[in-house]
Amino acid sequence: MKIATWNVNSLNMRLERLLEWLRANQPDVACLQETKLEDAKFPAAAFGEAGYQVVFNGQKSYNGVAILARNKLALTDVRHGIAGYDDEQKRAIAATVDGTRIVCLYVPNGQAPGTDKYAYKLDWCRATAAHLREALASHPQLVVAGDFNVAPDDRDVHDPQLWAGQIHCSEPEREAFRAFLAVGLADSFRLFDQPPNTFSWWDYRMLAFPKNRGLRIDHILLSPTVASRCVSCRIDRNARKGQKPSDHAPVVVELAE
DNA sequence: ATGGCAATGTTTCATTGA
Repeated sequence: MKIATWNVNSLNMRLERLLEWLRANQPDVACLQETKLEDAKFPAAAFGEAGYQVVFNGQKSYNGVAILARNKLALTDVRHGIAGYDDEQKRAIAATVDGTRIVCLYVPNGQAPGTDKYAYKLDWCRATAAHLREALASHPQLVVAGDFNVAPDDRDVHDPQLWAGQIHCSEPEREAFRAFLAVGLADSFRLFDQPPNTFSWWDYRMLAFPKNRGLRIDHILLSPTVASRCVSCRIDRNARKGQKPSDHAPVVVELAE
């Protein structure tokens, strides 16, 4: 089973690129973030033609998440948002696909330490970690994929000195990320030897991508039973190239049967 | 190849992202 996550930065703008990527990479499940589409405008038919069923939780202009799963797979128990956390922003959706619980997250950006948005980010992460603890208890086969907007450690930052204490790299954010792991989840990327300076996001400005000045902020976390089946995790840097890319690249894990 | 922000709506600038 192949599972991907990708912040598409507007599904409207990225639909053709995404469909092409699905054709080329053939994931069984894909988690999307920043669809920026209200549910009535979600292009479900286009994905149906491409062989995927879709569930989504969106809003106009901002945020928005979705899970795609191959038509042949059983998709059940769809849940929108974080249980017990009242949130106007559409940042979470979960579903069970072929017996594996898939949670798709778009963690708040946080703007800058000390701001209201930063406080919201940390609060959101606290609530979500508690939710994941319950999810793992009832779903031993758990995959949590998305844009976490946190670079877990300095290996995940092109210039750690430049980013020290900045948004995505501050210690409270890294603590929040470790709290996700403390639930009993593994960062799939670090289950394997990886090339240094592998990132999942590059600023559109200042030639950041050609200079590989990026951050690794998109992650796929796995419960122990799923981690034991995981045979690879890679970031598809090629998807950041060319005309009209998202500023994020997809992360992909492969699981043995 | 990989190129000096992009997407959206409030629209000809402001807001947000990371």
